[in-house]
Amino acid sequence: MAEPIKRLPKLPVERALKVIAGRWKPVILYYVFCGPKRLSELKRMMPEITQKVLIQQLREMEEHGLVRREVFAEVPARVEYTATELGLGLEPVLLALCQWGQRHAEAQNEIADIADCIVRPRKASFAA
Amino acid sequence: MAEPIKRLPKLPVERALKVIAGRWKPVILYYVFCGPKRLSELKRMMPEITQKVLIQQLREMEEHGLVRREVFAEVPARVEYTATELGLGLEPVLLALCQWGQRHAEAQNEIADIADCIVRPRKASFAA
DNA sequence: CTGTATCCGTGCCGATACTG
DNA sequence: CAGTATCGGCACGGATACAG
Repeated sequence: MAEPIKRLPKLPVERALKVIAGRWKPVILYYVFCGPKRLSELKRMMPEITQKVLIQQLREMEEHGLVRREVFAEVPARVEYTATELGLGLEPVLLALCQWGQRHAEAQNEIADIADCIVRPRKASFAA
Repeated sequence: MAEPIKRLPKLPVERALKVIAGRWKPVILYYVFCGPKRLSELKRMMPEITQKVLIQQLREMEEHGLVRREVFAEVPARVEYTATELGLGLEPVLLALCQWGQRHAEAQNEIADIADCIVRPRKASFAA
């Protein structure tokens, strides 16, 4: 019991992939990059994800230093998830992935679909 | 039955991740980027990977248009795997992932480990 | 509102043996 | 040399119910 603290891969690329490749992580990061988000907000923004899984993914990203979890001792307990410096460093990387994904979608077959453009320039750093 | 031809995700980032995130894909790409490689070569270069899995990964990457498989009708049958244009477009992306992985390794805990530097500049485009 | 506990399908990967 | 067939483990994610 009590997580043996899963070791990350030694090779940098694999390490990076391991850390971002969760089913919902890119999307979560997309929102969190725009500013601190509460759990309930994230839930509303991604209606398809289960709460359990959402928290799971957040926990992992926290453990990997991508996001920071802050609890505010208020009346209705409030919790905010914020991107760390390390996490923000993923913006260009995710952007690159996104762009290549576009190229791939076009080259491969169907239309570009939802231009999701994961990362918007670091402006308006608080809630959308 | 008969592969429903697994749909790739609609969102570009997820699509890209899905395509690269195989257990051995980054490493395989690393070698293939340096020039066409035979199956036996790849096996020798990555002693840890199973032949079945190696072929599996190659098949998927072929299906996704990252590598091209060429059979040469020679006496001892020869097969070469080469990176496609689309595949080569991943070099900068993998490089970005690699670099961020380094930062992460340092920031997180242990030393930089094996500086794996997945992608080397497009030179010496044939066998190492 | 935020979070935990349980159960379970499925996908990915590995080991091993066999074939043209 | 290049490839297929089989079997099985295990992590991941999803559904659902419950708790502080």
